[in-house]
Amino acid sequence: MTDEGLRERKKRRTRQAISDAAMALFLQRGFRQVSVADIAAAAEVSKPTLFNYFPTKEDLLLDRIADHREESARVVRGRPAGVDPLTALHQHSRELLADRDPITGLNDNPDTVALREMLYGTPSLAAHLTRYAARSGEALAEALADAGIDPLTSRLAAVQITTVQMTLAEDNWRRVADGGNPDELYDGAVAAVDHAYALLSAGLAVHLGRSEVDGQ
Amino acid sequence: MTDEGLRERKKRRTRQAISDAAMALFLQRGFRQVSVADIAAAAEVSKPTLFNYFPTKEDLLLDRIADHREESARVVRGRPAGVDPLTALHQHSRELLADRDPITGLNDNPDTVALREMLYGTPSLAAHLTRYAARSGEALAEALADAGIDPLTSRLAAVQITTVQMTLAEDNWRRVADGGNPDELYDGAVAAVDHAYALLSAGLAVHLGRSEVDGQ
DNA sequence: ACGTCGAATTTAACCAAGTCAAGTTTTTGT
DNA sequence: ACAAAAACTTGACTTGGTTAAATTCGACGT
Repeated sequence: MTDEGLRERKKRRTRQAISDAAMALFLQRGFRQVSVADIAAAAEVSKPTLFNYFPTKEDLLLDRIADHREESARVVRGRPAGVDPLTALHQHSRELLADRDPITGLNDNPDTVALREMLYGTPSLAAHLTRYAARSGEALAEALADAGIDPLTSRLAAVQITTVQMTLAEDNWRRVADGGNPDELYDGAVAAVDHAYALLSAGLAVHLGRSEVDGQ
Repeated sequence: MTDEGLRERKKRRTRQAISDAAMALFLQRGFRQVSVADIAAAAEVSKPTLFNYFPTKEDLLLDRIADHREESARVVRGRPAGVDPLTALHQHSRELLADRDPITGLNDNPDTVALREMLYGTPSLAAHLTRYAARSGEALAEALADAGIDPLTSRLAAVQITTVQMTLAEDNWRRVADGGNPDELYDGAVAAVDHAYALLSAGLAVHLGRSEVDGQ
């Protein structure tokens, strides 16, 4: 069946054990209050082994969210024929919202809220997160370039889209953290997404009152 | 004349001494290769004093670039009557390029190049830098909001503009780091800025081939 | 000029993240 | 069954960053 030997299986299991132990301790006591030594002990592993699997303490937590890293790129690559990238991304964002996907911030599961509280409340985690976002932007830029868009435009569009997505998510999370109910916030969140993609699509000129594009 | 006593003067001097010592050592041996203990010793100051002035090792280096933190916000606030924010920012970016301002990346001063090499080559520094950029974005968002633009649009526009500026700068720096001559790269850099602001202004729809804005 | 208050500094010890080298266990391929 | 390789552990070490207590030193009223 799976062509992985006992070796690979064990590796995956220890990795998982470390990640599980870390997440449990983080959710229970907070990021700063848990030392990697604690985690290693809880996972019954030595400290160097832990660092062999996760390069930094921050990655221990971010590993769980890393799945979404190249999601935008995947959406662009996998879009149906005839649909332009921006529309595909817009549609995808709407679907994530409808699913109350944790990444949208529109989710009040206690663990999810606690996790985001940690993310935004711990500078080192926020910093790591933005680096993840940067990589996600690069992947999106590549996907756009492969779709025939010139490299500079691809890169600029990618960073704009990525940061806008993060901004929207942070907005939603803040509202939920303030006690808002995701279902009641849903319509507003969809409106915000629509507005954001309209801005991306049609430009800032209308809203910032620019009269014309000058060349000097 | 100056109403600062000896006390304030001394504080500024020790702060400067620490910053100078740090910069000299960083340029000479690289970021990782210098310990904060080295810097403290070179500045003839104790380690806690050093951390009293600079919260982290990274800030020791980023302090020098921090002047630009709220520059975009200042440009928007200080723009002449009748000029819209985007045009003012565009114009300002062009002026920075013409001045070969280090922040544009279009500058081959050895120290400047070495500094940016460190910035982009050291993960922890890059992470700190993006957090600085985030704060810069917040300041810009506030300035836009004060200019009468609604809060959500302000925030979205601000993050778009900020990341686009960073992307352009990184682009320029990469070309210079590859041995390019700033004066020869200048025209291309201006074209890139114009293109970027045209994108911001008129939106991505044209370039990404979007046909229409859909609402479902 | 004197003395006191408070801020800045130092000392010394400490904690936690991350690294390294050397040796030990365990899986794999033959 | 055995040898090579990979993963793991142990223990010690470096470095960023913090804390508490003791000390120096400029500010200011008398």
